Amino acid sequence: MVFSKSLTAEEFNPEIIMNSGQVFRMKKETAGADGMPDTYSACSGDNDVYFYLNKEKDTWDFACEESQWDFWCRYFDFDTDYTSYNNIIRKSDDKFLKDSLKDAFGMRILRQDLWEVFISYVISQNNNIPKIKKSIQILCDRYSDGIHFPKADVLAFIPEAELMDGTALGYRADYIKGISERVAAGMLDIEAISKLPYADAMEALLKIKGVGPKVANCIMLYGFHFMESYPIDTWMKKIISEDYKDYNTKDAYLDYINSEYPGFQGYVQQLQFYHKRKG
DNA sequence: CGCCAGGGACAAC
DNA sequence: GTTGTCCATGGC
Repeated sequence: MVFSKSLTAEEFNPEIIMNSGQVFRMKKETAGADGMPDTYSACSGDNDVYFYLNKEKDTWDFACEESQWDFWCRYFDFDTDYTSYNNIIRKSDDKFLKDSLKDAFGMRILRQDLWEVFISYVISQNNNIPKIKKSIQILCDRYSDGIHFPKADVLAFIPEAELMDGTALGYRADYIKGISERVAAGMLDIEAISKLPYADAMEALLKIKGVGPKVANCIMLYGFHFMESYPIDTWMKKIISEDYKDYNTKDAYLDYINSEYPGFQGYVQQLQFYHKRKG
């Protein structure tokens, strides 16, 4: 079944979203040969979708099972009005952020599968994006069908030595095995944590071995969709020191972000991150 | 506190 | 081609 949705360039651009560092397995499937449009794919949990820009109708067309369409609307966060965030940014006098918005037109914060986000961001620590993608794909190939992310009760029973061999996971394999075991045994309920208030969810995440402040913030934003989360990695540190010199401390800078962009700090971060990485 | 862990990307030489 | 640096977290 194909579902059409009218979305402006400002409202949806998969090229921006898939290269923003928030999702590691959204793909461009075809290069648009023979006049065919570029087709993208995503999967989340047991759901799959293909989508492309329909130039005749000027819509984005999403091909998925009829029963999954509601799921995909939620995944792409179509209920959130990003244009209203953009209007606030456009009215601000933050040149770096306004440049970021122009560069990252069509950004959204996805509502991804909690389990996949959790493990993906444990993998992301002390790591770079190409290598993170590689490790995740190897896990999908080896311990699932190559498309869907392996379940906790599968990963829990893989010997650590095997989990390290040829996956480039390194010492993170131990964290992944530990977390998988606890989830599979029902001792760790990620879904329940995601429903806690912000401070409680953050506290619960930081207790988990392999999850520090940076990884916790990423899970809070990309997994739990706490839009007030503002993950700070090395790129963001670079931005703060190079592009926001007026703020002499990190806290002063964060006060500025929190007061000017309440409720969509994570979206602001995503725009800045994309812009800085693109250079 | 400082150091190490595993390993690929990336820049500099 | 080879070398050096980067990277989040936990354990010691």
